[in-house]
Amino acid sequence: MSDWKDDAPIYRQVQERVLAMILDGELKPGDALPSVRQLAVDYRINPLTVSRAYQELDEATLVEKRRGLGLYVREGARELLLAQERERFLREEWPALHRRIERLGLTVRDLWPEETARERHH
Amino acid sequence: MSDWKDDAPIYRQVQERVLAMILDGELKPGDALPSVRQLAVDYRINPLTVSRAYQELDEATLVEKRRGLGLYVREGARELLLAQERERFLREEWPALHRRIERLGLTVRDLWPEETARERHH
Amino acid sequence: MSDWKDDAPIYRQVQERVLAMILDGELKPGDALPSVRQLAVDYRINPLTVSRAYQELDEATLVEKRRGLGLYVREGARELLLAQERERFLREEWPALHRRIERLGLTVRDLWPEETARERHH
Amino acid sequence: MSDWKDDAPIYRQVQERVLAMILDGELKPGDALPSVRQLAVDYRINPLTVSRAYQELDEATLVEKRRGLGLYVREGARELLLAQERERFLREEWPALHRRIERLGLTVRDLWPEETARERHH
DNA sequence: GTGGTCTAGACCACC
DNA sequence: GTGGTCTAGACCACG
Repeated sequence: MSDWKDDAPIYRQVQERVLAMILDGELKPGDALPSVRQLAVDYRINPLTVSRAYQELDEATLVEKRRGLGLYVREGARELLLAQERERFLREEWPALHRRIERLGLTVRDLWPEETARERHH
Repeated sequence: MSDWKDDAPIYRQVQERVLAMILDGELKPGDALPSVRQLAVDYRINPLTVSRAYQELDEATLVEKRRGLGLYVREGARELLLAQERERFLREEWPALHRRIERLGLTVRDLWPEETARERHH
Repeated sequence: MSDWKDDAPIYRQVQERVLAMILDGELKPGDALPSVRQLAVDYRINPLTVSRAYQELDEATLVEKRRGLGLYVREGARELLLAQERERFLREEWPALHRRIERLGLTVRDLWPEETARERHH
Repeated sequence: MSDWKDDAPIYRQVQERVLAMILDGELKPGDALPSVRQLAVDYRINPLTVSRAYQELDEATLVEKRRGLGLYVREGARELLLAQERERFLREEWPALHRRIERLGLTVRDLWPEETARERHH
């Protein structure tokens, strides 16, 4: 388990994994996150790196610290995350992406073959 | 004119702008690229940074150096660029992007309202 | 009842509450402190944490242990506490605080609207 | 220059110093912050520690990064900081502090001898 | 056991 | 030169 892409900082990739687990419902409100040390061992990275990843999750109020116990997923974390990310994606990333896709001459059908096929059956 | 995003290197952002101009047909084969110095002044960045941006365009055979004159867009640059970028995008970026979009609960219709509407009229 | 601030140790926050009760006269000399177990249940924290909080009160001669009975507020506890805390506050905390308040551009009137108003009537 | 209080993390104390410099006008918009490495040498602490301190200043939009150049105080940083801190102080710190001061039997005059004297001359 | 902080030393990309 | 990231190893307070 050390399939890190080199272009993104590891701590951010760790973050992404945790976020994905929350989005996918693998981590539910009240669940404990894997401990800093455990994750560090599992992924064979430095505890500090995990720590940094976790810190931002706390700042984003997705997770709450229980002193001496660990980090726990907050109530409503998934919904908050979904809303935040959705908004950010549509506002910050999609416009440029959309433009780029159009410039490349790609169409919806190239990217979503199944869905557009389904659409056509309407 | 200094709306740089801090997450991408400036030299790459300069590159993107030039590439976009080629894709959009604003720069055609035989046209000269803006001079390093000019671009540096316009964008208020270090000429070295522009140089670096241009260098890679040369290596990708999209432009050619004419000694003492500057850089010129090569014949077939647009087509080459299109093919390259298209392939790279579909292979490297789209899969992850697609997954992310699905996780956010976004659908084709959220992203391409016009196009999917058009589809429905078929 | 679990409105803990995460920046201060819980055991100290428990302590503060007890001290406040003594200062406010809710707990008078001879009164028994709530039992460790009771407090632990009420606040839903570890008895060890309560213990630790109480221990320091004992060391500061504010309460006395009666074996098998529990902890009791000592004679003169309030006066002792008042003098100690007052002195400590003025010496250790106020100078820095004062500086900070001034830097924020806050004045006595922002903080004590009633009292300064009363002053003016003299 | 290593008068660190042991109770607050060093990186936060570094932060405080920089914030104080902004509040006091020693650092004005457009000014560069001391470089991470320089500060580390001056204060004889680890560059990483300085880095952490600076990172939060960036996140609070008090400072902007110029790639390869360093960190610069943003336009309006002082005003933003003042407003933020003032609000936070009055909302989060003052109420508890006020209560504590009253419990200690301290009055405005104990804390602001000069100002209340001036008031009385009204 | 938990997370938080710090150090020393290293390597990276960028300007 | 700048900041950003990572590691290995240490020590702390807290529960």
